[in-house]
Amino acid sequence: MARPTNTRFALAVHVLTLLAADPEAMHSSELLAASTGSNPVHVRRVLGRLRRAGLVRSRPGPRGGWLVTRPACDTTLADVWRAVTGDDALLGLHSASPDCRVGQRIQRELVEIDRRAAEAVAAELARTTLRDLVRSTDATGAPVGA
Amino acid sequence: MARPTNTRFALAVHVLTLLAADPEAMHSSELLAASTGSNPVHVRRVLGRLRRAGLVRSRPGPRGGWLVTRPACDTTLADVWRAVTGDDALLGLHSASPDCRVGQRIQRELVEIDRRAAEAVAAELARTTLRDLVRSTDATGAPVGA
DNA sequence: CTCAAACGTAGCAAAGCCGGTTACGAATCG
DNA sequence: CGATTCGTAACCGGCTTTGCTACGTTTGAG
Repeated sequence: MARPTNTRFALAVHVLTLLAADPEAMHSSELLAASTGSNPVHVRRVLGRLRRAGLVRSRPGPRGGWLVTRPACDTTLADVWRAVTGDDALLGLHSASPDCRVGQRIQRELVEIDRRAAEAVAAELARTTLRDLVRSTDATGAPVGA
Repeated sequence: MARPTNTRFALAVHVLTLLAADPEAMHSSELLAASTGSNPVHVRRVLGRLRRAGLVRSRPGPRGGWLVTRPACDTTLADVWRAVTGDDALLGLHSASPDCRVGQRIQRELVEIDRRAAEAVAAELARTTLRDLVRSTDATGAPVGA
């Protein structure tokens, strides 16, 4: 199947924004779950993907938790998207019957179309970094102006 | 929920390519189902969306079936995408807790991000018309629906 | 007018995915 | 050692998609 419904990208962006707003501090999955209206296990599952992609680090134990691994301006939303979705088809594909020649060609066309659409999304997402999000969501009273 | 798994876009493109390759002929949902490896009810459900969007017409009764409503060069894949997905979120959204101010701002940012990504996909899909697909899948002139 | 073909749609079932929850082991710090 | 937190498995309920049957409705043929 193509792209199951999920809110993982949104959750990942939300959590990363929180982490990037305070890059030195450890954040526990319980805290992050409370902030995002989710639960600790789900947060750890999603952040596990980001860790595998090298976007965050984690440490168990007391004073453990999660940290971003690099400056907020170096992580784009395209990185986040790739980390959480992998190679899933964006638009959805179907399986044409192998005995229909036209169907097979349409199939190949659809794979191409899906690839181009995914590239378009990645290009658009690459225009926004975590730093942009931290700045536009900073509620601490710090100057927001460019 | 955001974007449930589905293969409707692929099915719609497949069927429309078949219809557009033979714009004068009526195609029954049974024939189209056989060509796409699906079943007549599902085909009618998906084509119902395309009919509501004005992309196809249908007629019951003997010699009934489905027809495209306009030249293949006038229907882009963006039209098809809009017809089958409506206003569903492309990347997926989540529901931040209303008592978290930062969460609310991130939420608004995510809506914007999703909108821009959807626009990027639409722009990419708008570059391909049904005519392009008919031409690239009709090289040999093989009979439709065999 | 009657009949058969085809649509339109409801309803049900199987399958799959998502997210919440509990549970438990592993790692880490005090 | 003991408490804290991650890592992950297992299970569940709920939702969506898709296939299938069924039945009423529309339409054309004779």
